[in-house]
Amino acid sequence: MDINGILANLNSSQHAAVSSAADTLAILAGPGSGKTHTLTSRTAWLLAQGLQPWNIIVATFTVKSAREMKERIGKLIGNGLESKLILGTFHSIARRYLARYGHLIDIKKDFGIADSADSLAIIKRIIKRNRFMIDPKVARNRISGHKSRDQPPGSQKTPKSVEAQEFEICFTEYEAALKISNLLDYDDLLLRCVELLRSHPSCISNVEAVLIDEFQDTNLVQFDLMRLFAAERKRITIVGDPDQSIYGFRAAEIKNYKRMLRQYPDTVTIALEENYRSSGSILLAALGVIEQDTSRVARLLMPTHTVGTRPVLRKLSGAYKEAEWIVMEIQRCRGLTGNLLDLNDIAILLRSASLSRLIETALGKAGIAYKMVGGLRFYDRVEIKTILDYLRVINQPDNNDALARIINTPSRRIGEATIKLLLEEANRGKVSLWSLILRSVQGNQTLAIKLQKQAEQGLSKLVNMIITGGKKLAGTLKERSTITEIIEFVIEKTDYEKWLEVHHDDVHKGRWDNVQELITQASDFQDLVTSGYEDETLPHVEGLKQEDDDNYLSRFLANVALASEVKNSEEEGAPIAQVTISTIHAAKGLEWPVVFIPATYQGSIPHSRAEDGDEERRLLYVAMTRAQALLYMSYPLKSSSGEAATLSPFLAPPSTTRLLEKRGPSLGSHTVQSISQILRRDLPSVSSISESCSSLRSIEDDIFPVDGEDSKEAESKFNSLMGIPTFSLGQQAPKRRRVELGRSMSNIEGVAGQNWKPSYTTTMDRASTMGFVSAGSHLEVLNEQSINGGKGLIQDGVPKLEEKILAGKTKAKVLKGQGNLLAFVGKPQPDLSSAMLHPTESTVPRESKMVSQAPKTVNCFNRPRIAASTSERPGITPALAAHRLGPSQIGSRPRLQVPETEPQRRNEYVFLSSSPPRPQPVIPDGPHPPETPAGLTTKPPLLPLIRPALSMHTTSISILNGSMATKKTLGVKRSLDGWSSRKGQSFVPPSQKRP
DNA sequence: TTTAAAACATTGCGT
DNA sequence: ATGTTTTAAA
Repeated sequence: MDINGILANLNSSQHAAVSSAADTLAILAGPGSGKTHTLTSRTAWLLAQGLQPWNIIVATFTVKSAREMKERIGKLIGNGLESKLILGTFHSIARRYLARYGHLIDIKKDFGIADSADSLAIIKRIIKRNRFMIDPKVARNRISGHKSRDQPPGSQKTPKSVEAQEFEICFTEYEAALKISNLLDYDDLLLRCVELLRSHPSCISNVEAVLIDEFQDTNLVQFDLMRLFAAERKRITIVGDPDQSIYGFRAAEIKNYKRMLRQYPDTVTIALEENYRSSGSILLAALGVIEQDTSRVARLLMPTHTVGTRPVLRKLSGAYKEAEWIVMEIQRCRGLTGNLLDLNDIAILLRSASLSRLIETALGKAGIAYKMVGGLRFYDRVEIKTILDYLRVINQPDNNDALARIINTPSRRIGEATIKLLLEEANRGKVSLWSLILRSVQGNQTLAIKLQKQAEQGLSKLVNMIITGGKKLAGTLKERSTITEIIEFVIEKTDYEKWLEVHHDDVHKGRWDNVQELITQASDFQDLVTSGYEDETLPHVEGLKQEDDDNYLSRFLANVALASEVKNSEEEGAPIAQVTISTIHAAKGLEWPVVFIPATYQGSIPHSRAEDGDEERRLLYVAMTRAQALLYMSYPLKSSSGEAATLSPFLAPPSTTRLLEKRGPSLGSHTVQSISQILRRDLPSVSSISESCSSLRSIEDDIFPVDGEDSKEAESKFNSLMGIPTFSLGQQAPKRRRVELGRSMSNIEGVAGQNWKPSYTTTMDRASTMGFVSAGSHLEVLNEQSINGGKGLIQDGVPKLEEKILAGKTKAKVLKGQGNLLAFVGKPQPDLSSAMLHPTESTVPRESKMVSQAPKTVNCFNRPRIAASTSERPGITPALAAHRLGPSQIGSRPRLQVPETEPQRRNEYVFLSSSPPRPQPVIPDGPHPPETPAGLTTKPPLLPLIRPALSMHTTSISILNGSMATKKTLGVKRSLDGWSSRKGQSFVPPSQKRP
């Protein structure tokens, strides 16, 4: 293993973090700072120090990041050792320990995992039986809240209201029900594992290092678990970002940071503040939001990219218009950038999934393909869940709920009432449903209820089937059956295909395909396990008895319960480009070149039901920091339900006014160029741009009035524009679309025909009168750029890191210039944030120095910083990337509705200026001379430090499309209607479909 | 009385 | 698309 290789692709603070000799290390990683890269490198570094992989625990929160981590560590160390790590989600690691050592604390072997649906079903039953008034979902969340804070039922001693009493009974009975069914819920996995490790610390006596991802999401129990994991050697690395803590509603505690520092006072804190993802102005706006939180630990976001285009905050008259505006902007920013952006580059992020409806319809009408992330898990589909329930019962017949669900599927003439009676009888006798019916079928005992003849027959068949299945699984008959064989056995015995046909006649084909997909997955899983990649063995500890391998089915089912995967690919072969619609929560860790955040109004963000306003703000911050080049936020004056809506206080003036534009950017050549720089893509050719924008309705964001009101003036202007027929980009014009658009703009339908003229001339006319890039100047710029290869700016060598500062300093508690976290907590260093917003001479070098003396270390808060080096490239100088034009360039400037004659350049840098940097910026005329909005201009871009983004963030789109893209169709029913094309599914317009 | 089919309402994040 | 309530049939 090559240490230099591991450390090669790191910037200075990442380097310091990865190779820190500190025992407890806290890495505060801002968005886009290379968090995963740092954590994987740290793991590899530890291995290179001689640690054995099976003595290292790496815990993540999601299955996805666990998988990604494993893959990337594998790439880094390269000899398959990564499969020996104890790596996984908190829950899966806990399960692994409980499967091995659970017997030590009286947990039955082959316990099942109750997912949230199971929990809810149990709670519903309890509530119904006791005729309680509590809402089952509320009860479930409260129970989970208690358990994740390690508060067992009955622990609160306050005087009990009727409600509290009801809840307590609910809680107690729920726990009892889990026990009878031999189930552990998600919280139990962690809780019981804590119990195990407390009472038998020797289980983890081998562990030498513990690494925790997304530490800000840990709850109290997970924190305890972390401490127990590390009990022996106390070597812990945590990575997290308090600003991205958005899971407080399920008991994640930001306080755990402070807890950590209290309990491990020698913790070294290193902050990763360089952001490799977003444009400077996006980061500035995001900071403007997050810094409203006064209790926040001060930290920075340093852009490494150019300032780029200012984010947009758009006001629309209603939610319907908002959706249409998004569609228009999607078309506009695709059209005006040639082939630079495709649909995969665009995401629409929502506070709640229910907001997607109007947007889905609008996209559908415009013929834009989209996919909804999140939503129904593959394993939650009824046809899959039923089979899984059969498997669960075969594996563990005492699972009451699974058995209750399959007992009449397919119909055995045992209806709800009967099931209820059976369950009650079992409950009275304190036995499981299974043992009750087993005894009755075997004639040992008669049931209290009389069953119909058909029911009795069906029941005995079912019992036999389960027994046979169990034997196959155990290998009592012949050799052990595989998971696939057992699934096929179930399908055959239940005549499953026929049942699907009868029950879902129109969609049964797709459902049957899903079943086939499940079989494929089961066999894939089995292959992974037998090949040793999914190695779950734990190192043997002397004097401690390990349970032998739990069977594959058990592990498969656990995998299923802990997975949140949504399988929703459509076609075979190359995936079709689609806009992503996602909740903000589900978008965490991902990035897109273009991001829309609609519905930024009071009640949505912050959500009306949210208890923690700060968390809502962080949610917005997370959403904003997903964007790389273009960020659009918008809100309607009337919400979809018709009530008046006001802008989210997080975005309200004055704090963010100067950071945001009131309408979409012009997308002239400069903008296009900055986008291509940030994304590291080649500039599009002129012809591709003129071709792709020819069908745009307008090349500006001026179709909808900026003030959100439908004033007369705006209306008439709007109408004249609507004479141009609109086609969606690169596709044939869907006929229904114009009709639909006309609905909201009905008054113009009549003139549409007469007014028709080739849209190309119209748009170009507008372009020149408005003073935007004419085709000619555009061409010039593009030519110039293409001569220089389009990516010249980043081709310079990677500069040496300032290693002196880092060498030998690891003993120090705090890295130079980075206060201990507690110090931050105590008094947030005022300089940090204010320096960002109000740069002074002392913190920031003049730009002339920057350019002439590069490379030079710029001392920004005492941290090593490398300036862009200047090379004598003809044409575009890389140094231009480091240009700071005056603040005026991004100053706010009132925009007039009428076309202006004066050429204007909006909110973007002039990168191609061939003249030397202007010492004094030209201040454009306008009512208020813009003040310095930002320290952004003062941050020297760190271009040479940047590695190609691809290698850093495989997280992004590839994962979304990724592995599933090639699987067969999953039988998704499509429709233009919002509801049926719901989440977890996707819409592909006919014009994009493959034959 | 119990079961099946039809009409009606609802949808907050992930392990 | 699922869960719940109402109504018709066995």
